[in-house]
Amino acid sequence: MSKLGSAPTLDDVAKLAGVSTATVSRCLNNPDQVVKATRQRVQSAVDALGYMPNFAARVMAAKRSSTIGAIIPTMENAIFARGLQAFQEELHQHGYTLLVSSSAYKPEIEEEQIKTLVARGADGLLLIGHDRNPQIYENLERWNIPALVAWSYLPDGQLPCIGFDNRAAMAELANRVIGLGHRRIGVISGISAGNDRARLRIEGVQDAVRQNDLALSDLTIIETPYEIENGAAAFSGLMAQDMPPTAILCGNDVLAVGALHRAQEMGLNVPGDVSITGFDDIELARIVTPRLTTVHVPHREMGRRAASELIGMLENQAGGSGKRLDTRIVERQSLGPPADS
Amino acid sequence: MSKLGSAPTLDDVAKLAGVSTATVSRCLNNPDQVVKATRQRVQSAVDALGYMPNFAARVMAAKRSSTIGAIIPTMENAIFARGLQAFQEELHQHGYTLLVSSSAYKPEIEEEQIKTLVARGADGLLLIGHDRNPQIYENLERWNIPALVAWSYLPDGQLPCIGFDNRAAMAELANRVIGLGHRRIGVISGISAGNDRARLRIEGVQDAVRQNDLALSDLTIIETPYEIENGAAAFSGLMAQDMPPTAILCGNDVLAVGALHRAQEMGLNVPGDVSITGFDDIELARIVTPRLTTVHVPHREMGRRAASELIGMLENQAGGSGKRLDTRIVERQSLGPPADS
DNA sequence: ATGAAAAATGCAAGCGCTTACATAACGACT
DNA sequence: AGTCGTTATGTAAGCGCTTGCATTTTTCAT
Repeated sequence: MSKLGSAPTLDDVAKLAGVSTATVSRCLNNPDQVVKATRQRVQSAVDALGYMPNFAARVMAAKRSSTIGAIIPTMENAIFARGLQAFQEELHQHGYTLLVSSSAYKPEIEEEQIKTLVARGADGLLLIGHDRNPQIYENLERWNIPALVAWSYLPDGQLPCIGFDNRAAMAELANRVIGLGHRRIGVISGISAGNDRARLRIEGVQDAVRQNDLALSDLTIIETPYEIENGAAAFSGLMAQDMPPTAILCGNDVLAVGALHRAQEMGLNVPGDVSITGFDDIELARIVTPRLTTVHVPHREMGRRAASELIGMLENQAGGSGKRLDTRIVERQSLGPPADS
Repeated sequence: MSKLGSAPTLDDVAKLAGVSTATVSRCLNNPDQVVKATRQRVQSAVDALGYMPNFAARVMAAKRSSTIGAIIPTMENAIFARGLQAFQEELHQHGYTLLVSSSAYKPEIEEEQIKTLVARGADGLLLIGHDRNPQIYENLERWNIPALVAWSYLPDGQLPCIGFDNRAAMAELANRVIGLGHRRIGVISGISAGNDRARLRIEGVQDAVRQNDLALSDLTIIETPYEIENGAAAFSGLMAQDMPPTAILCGNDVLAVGALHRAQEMGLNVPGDVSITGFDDIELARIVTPRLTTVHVPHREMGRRAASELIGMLENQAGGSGKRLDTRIVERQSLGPPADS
């Protein structure tokens, strides 16, 4: 046994089992290359010592880590939770481990986290959305690290992507809202700078407004970080206007829940007095009262597909193809016709 | 520059800067040991190459990773989110990185995750709760890895801990409920096997029942995994009894929200027809209608203190002392007197 | 039995970094 | 100018593992 008070090494196991370190290594990684008797002897040595291979050493020697890194904008709410869960389940099935970190929606933190993850030996990366410093894409290429974008589908992105058409999805919802008779529309969006999902969702609303020949002046857009309180504050702002909107489209469910909450505090009936919609269809959307009408995103499928795509890129050295997934509107209780129609 | 399509190494930087690798290493880790002119030369080489130190190599050579591992029971809801956030902020301030993984409340997965984290070079570990295979404590000692328990304070735990008295906190709440006149009480608990927090909270209710001379037969306890749907199902079960409880104490806010939701689906008024309480005071508790009466846990303080305690254990090789934090009942809207009183 | 192919094992060279130790460079005093 | 104490830098030995290649053992057809 090696120095006391420190984990046993391959060498310790090899000595105990009376074989070379190479054999022990093979026992652990390619058991079928080792004859059964030896394998058992090694196994008992491993058990006896409570041996665990040192990951850093393994990564160095093998020059791969079987680890995938993911940088998501936030862990504070459940937006990415379900998709990431599916992503990780699929990875696990193929023998990969997931390392997650969050960027707090800040580009410079994302950049740092990417470097950290690469330095930690990530074999591949999952990124959310397309908007980022081009330098990052260059580095990824230079380091030869395969990466995949999720949560946003763009046919001509820098990287292969598995996602949905944020713009079209939001336009569809906005069309539905306008179709119900709403004319004055409010939008509570996330900060669009450096966030293509937020930006495209806004553009989707604008598309619908134009298509229906509404005045752009009837559209009020507020951008605010994705937090419940901010949704509430933005709602207050929107309703304080001379002619407040009759429908408010929120950039995601979190903002919508904030708006909903504030509406109730103000004694407003939803959707009687004002309609509110979300985006993402996270669990919360079904729990609040009234239940939120929102855009359903196939989180689990997206996560699963992203994983297999990325693994494909890793193992076949291939380019990766990308895939657009479909969203659909989930009609629940928070959207109705305007009061004065 | 090294082989194309692969990250640059210390050697590349050293050559470009015309110094030895040792000097480059010192520039990065102990800049004040290097004279300014050299330092600048090295810095430009680093910038020019986009160099990032290889973490695995660094860990191997330095025999420490400045990484702390945390294994939490779940990431699927926000129970641990706020505390962990504070934990990680504090770690970050001291130059440590946090690696998180989740055990899905399964002891065997937790055990595996601990090994994984240690194999990955974690210098220290944060664990949730005390109940686990004693073997784990032995291994931690054998490997010489400092570990700290949070979310549960036990004066005589195996490991130093930063947490609160789950039993007393729940007893206090139960006393309050009984004080309001409730006699038939339901408990929707998490699975208590291998989960001291769940177990102690149940015991807390039992303590209060005994103290107030209620019959133990008036207490119905259901154990179910911590998920919203399970809270709802358990609520149905409880209310289907001959003499349904007038107050239901839930093991945490997630279960309580599920119960609340089901109550509404059943057309029951909370707290008019039945009272429901939670535990933890996560964000959700303030968002649901009616707002949840629950036990407030000082998550952020717990996270922060856990971090500094653990860092202390790491850097002073000291034992770590532990600390009991206070909880308090947050009276909101979901608890009232029983209907028939 | 015998030899050649196949299977199992051992040997040893790194992987990219840190760090004790050795050496060189620099000043500040006689 | 010569000496010594500092300070800056270089040298090289690993850290624990994987893996190509060399070597030994087994297997099996003849």
